[in-house]
Amino acid sequence: MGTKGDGNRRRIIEAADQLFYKRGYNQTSFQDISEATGIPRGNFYYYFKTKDDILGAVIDNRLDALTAMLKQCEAAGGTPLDRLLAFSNILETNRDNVLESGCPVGTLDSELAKDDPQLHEKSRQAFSLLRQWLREQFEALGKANADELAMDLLARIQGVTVLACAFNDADFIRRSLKDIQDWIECRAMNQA
Amino acid sequence: MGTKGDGNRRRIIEAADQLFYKRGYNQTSFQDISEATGIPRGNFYYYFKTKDDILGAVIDNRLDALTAMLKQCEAAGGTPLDRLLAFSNILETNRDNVLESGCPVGTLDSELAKDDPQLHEKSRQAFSLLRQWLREQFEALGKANADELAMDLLARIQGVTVLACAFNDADFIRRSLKDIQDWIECRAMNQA
DNA sequence: GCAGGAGTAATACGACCGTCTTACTTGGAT
DNA sequence: ATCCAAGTAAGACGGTCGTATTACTCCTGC
Repeated sequence: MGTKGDGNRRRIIEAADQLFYKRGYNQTSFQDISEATGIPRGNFYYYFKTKDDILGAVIDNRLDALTAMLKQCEAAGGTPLDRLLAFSNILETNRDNVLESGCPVGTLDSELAKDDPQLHEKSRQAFSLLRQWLREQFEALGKANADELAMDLLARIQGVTVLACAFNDADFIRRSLKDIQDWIECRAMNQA
Repeated sequence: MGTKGDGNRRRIIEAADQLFYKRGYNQTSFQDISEATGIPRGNFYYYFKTKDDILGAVIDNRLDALTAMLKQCEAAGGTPLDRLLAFSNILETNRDNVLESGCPVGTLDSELAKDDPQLHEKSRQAFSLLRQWLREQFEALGKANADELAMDLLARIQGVTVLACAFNDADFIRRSLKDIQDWIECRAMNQA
């Protein structure tokens, strides 16, 4: 196996990743990916059997990136509170992208929920990964309802991204992030 | 102008409305609408110049339906608190649809945010309508930051729909609705 | 009773979609 | 030097997309 081939495979995945985010999965054609990479359209079949296969590889790639991001959150602070605050900062660090295209996890999942159920399940993995990690943080805070708190936090972040993107409102992100972080700190204070 | 023609126009709009919700705008073809209505594909051009025109008519139709729904909320109770609680109940009354396809307003807006900016603007009207109405309710409660509260409430509802749809979790809707209604009542109690 | 606009049926059109195939070019093992 | 698998270039394929056109039926006003 040549290194050139693997390099192309990777370039396809990364270009598709960006395009799926910016335009959506269904609205991204092989031609789009071809133009972005310079790789002829017909060659994708050599690396992937179907378009769904590309999506699968993109999602796997995103799961790796999310895992790395979570590791970084763990390194950011010693306490679960620090980690949760670091996590919520993704709203600010990805602000410009969120305003333009929404949350990559949420918008892809919403799109695929209306397609084949199998694709929906695949895209849900990203949410599950975040949910599980957040749950562990809340458990480390001694919370009995850690999974519920994880869902609540994910939902609040999703809501902010949807509305901020709809109204292209950066101030709303900033204000909401503060509210969310207050909410996290409040949960970290109270016992049970 | 015959009444038959208007009847067909209406049938196209209503079938497209459903399909745009269940499958998404881009994933709904003229053929789909044709099969749902029995109206030949080629005839759509007689009623609408382009697919975007159908979308415009569908959104106008939804705005009318939302306006009627808000009027119903106003009739449901005399106080702004009653109205806000009635509004939030859409999460429960539309539960099954939300679990399957998400929020019709949110998912359409998220989809169109990745298409032509003009379409995005059109779809945002629904959010604007709800935002304005909620703002008026919070103003009636004497809130100085009524618009911010309106955005916060919309965002919370959106977040719940996205996560509930992703995990197909009806219990999460029920639990979150209670949280949201507690939040509304809390806002109604506090002054300023 | 017929002229003419409203509405219907059916299909042609070019473009693009995802998929698949073929022919060609490498570069390393033998 | 030769061979062969790995990878590349280019395009054919059938299907479907949104759009547009044509020919037809029907009803109404005169």
